[in-house]
Amino acid sequence: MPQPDELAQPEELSTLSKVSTPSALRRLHRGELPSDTVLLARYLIGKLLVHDVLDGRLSGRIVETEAYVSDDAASHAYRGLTTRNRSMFLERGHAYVYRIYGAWDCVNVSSEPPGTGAGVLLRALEPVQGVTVMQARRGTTRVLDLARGPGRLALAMQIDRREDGVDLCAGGPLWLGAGGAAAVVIGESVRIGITREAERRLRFYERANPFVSGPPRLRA
DNA sequence: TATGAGATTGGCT
DNA sequence: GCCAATCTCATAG
Repeated sequence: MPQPDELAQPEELSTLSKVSTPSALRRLHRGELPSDTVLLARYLIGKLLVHDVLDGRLSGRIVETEAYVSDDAASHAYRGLTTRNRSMFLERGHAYVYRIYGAWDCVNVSSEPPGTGAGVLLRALEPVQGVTVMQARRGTTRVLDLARGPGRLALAMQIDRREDGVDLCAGGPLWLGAGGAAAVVIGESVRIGITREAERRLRFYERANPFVSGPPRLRA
């Protein structure tokens, strides 16, 4: 028997009151994005990821990111340009979507100047709009679990490798947004699920937000 | 050319 | 807690 807070809520009540009304939503332009990967990873916490699809608008508040900097052995771009990672070398604000473990797609935002391979992995969202569509795609009614984790996030947001290389700042259906003024308390930790460069504290998240992934000590 | 590991998740023990 | 699913790349032969 699901608990009340796990059940689907009406669209207008699904944001835990942390996000401003949709009317305040606006697109981020590239000039607002920090070029530096770590600064971008921090900057994106509290911003919105929006995907306008046939079923309507899907959006979520970004609550967890990881930085994959240049000269980082954990980064897909560490050994140079390949067909898979080429989007990491684009100008900041492009999507890098890759498949992991043969099963799940993960979404990154490219960073650094063109030609430098780096990016910010989006690890978790707090769903804002299109919750019922996300529930159908994810096969669960648990709003907390819809986009908690990078593979879940991509599935909920209807993002797959077709979006690889898309410019998130070009006025297209997949974009980055900002809502009203909401104070964000950012925590940092080591990154999740990697072995190389495991000691670097390049994961950022909104403190105490229940939509953040990872064990409790990495969410506090 | 073959094989193993990886920025994960869901289902089962 | 363990394990399979199954794609891309690095490394070995």
